[in-house]
Amino acid sequence: MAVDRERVLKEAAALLTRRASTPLDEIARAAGISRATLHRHFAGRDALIRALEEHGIAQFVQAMDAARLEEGDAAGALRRLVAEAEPVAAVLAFLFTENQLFEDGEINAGWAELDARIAALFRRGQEEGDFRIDLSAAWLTEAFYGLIGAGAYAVHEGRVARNDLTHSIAELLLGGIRRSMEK
Amino acid sequence: MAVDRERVLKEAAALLTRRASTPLDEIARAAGISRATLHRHFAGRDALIRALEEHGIAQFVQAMDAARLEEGDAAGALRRLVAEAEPVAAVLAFLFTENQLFEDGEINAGWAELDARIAALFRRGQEEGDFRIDLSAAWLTEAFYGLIGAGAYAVHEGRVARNDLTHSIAELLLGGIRRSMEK
Amino acid sequence: MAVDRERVLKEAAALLTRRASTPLDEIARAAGISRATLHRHFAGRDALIRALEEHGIAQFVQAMDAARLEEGDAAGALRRLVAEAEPVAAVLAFLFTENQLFEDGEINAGWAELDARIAALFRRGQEEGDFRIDLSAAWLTEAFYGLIGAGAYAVHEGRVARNDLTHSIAELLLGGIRRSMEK
Amino acid sequence: MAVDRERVLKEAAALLTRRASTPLDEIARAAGISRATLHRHFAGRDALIRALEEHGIAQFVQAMDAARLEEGDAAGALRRLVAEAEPVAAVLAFLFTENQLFEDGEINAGWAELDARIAALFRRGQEEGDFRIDLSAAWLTEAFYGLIGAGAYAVHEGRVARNDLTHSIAELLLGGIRRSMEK
DNA sequence: TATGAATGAGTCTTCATTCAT
DNA sequence: AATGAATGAAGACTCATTCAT
Repeated sequence: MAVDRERVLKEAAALLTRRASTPLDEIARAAGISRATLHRHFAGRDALIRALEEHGIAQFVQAMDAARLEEGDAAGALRRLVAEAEPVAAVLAFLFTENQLFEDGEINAGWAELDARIAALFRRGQEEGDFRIDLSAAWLTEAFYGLIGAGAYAVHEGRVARNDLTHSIAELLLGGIRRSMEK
Repeated sequence: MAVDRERVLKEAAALLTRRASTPLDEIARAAGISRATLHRHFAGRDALIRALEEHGIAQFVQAMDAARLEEGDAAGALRRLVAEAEPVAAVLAFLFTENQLFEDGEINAGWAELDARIAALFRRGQEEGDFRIDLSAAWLTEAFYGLIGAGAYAVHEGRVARNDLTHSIAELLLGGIRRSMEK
Repeated sequence: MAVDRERVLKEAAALLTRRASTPLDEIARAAGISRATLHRHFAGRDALIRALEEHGIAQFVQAMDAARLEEGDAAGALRRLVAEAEPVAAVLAFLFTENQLFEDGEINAGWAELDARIAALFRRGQEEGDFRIDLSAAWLTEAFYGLIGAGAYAVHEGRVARNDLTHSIAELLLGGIRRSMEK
Repeated sequence: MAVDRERVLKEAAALLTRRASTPLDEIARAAGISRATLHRHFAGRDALIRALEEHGIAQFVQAMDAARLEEGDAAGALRRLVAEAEPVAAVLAFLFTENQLFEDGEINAGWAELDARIAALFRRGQEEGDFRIDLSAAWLTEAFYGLIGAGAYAVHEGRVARNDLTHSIAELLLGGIRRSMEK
């Protein structure tokens, strides 16, 4: 019976999100396979985390594609991005905290591409006069990640309803806290 | 010569922020003491992290006190809070990722108090008509933490200048990305 | 090749009998396995000693069964018991000095059962008029253990020949030191 | 204030009897002094145990002197010896289990002298026709120690009344279990 | 002299990884 | 292909001992 690679990654993400040092042992058990088998499929701990990253990146790329970031106005694109990214939020949240570790060129290239696409969106908004220009695109990109992560955590802790998540993130990001006429 | 508890905590924060699994060994060395001495002062790894939490919480409480959250309008108070919290950002960022571990009542009570004070600020803003009410105070509190964390990371990675940090966080939180008339 | 649990226990008994604080390290080496493997089989030092106790108790129970304590007169039964117990003497001697440590109900129950069976033998002898009644069965039980331990030690130190041990213990216990008419 | 050497030895004996690996720390605390002070008085763990042995031996020598082993018949002398040794039983019990450790000539000489005096008593009994000769004096000496130890333990565990101890040991040793005409 | 503080050394324990079936 | 078993390596922890006051 073929090992379900997807399942392993999913369980790994779930456990590692809660505790970054979760032993492989536990992950294997959660995935219903033996430690040794886990090893056959992912050469080691690092390899597993890398695979997790690749997988997360791939999912996030899909989300971006689905959000058609280049279409319509930047605000709308951002809203779509948040909506599409939401299901991947938890994994991303974990990867953010972990990604300072590797030297792997390919993976870093993957992150860089994500960063670039998001930054491009913010820059487009700024160029089109929709987004303010005193906050750099680089910072907005980090902030985007930060809010995605905070959102995933807040849902996990039961402080925010999953259904509210997209609205909560997108509205905060777009409009901030302050009440204003136009909203 | 008495061991400088503060120094140990500072070094520990610095190292653990970078790598959550930094060996005690390394932390001790960084603090200029032996592993055994570290042990004398903090019974074990957990105890050290707890002490770090207590310390971080205490620092953050000080930041809040200094920010005089109850004075003036809520937006101004929030700006002051961000400004005061900035130096503690890195430690807080670490603790956020780590704090799902303990059961210690006192520490959790500490966090709860922080949460409550921040949430109270947001709620005040909402009641006074300054802040929008479609985003819950609980979510705003999480978002605040998320942005503090993202900011610390962005500075660490060199994507945002330390001097810009307060402005970056406060403005994003208050006004969001969108350009608007009033700002 | 499967680890020989028996062998580990045997080596552990041998080493711990000589020095109660023998490092696990050394025990593992003596058993021909690595420290880590020892750990796989016995969760820790305490677990190993417990296993040793269980094993010693089981061996002693076997010795008792083999001695058919209920058959014939009490004196004969006691002689058979001493003879059967002799090979286990060394382990028992170690356990006596160590067993004040645990709280494990099952193991203490094991000891209690041993005590009870030995005491029952003495009581039978008293009831049948063979044994004196001014020495309580409880004390005789302790004395039995004490002499077994002393015997194991005396053999170990070369003060008594192994072949004499059974006779030495049984005769002393039964008849005491004093020369008397009847013997 | 001078440290009470006697008190330290007494506490050490009490604790070490229960657990041979009791940390010096605990012993120091029990004796009401600091670890460092304990060290100043007994150069190290070994030194402490040696001191304990010397002390125990000295006490036992006193007991022997008081028992006037050479006077009267051997049985009476043995009874007196048991009676005098009883207060020292607990310490002796500990030392028996521990004394396989040292190479110290003086202390071993001390033990050897004790052994010799006890063995001499048994030999005298044999020569005078009071004690049986099929049990060697060497074995009887070990058996004596074994019963003293068992007795101390039995009292400690509450299985034998302290007041019965002398009688229990002496009678068993002299007359054994079996009922006989003459007693 | 007595002690709190600091530490080196030794032991225990866990984990990732390899191996044989 | 999957796994139970074995292990090396690394980290945590404890203890006896030394040092400075």
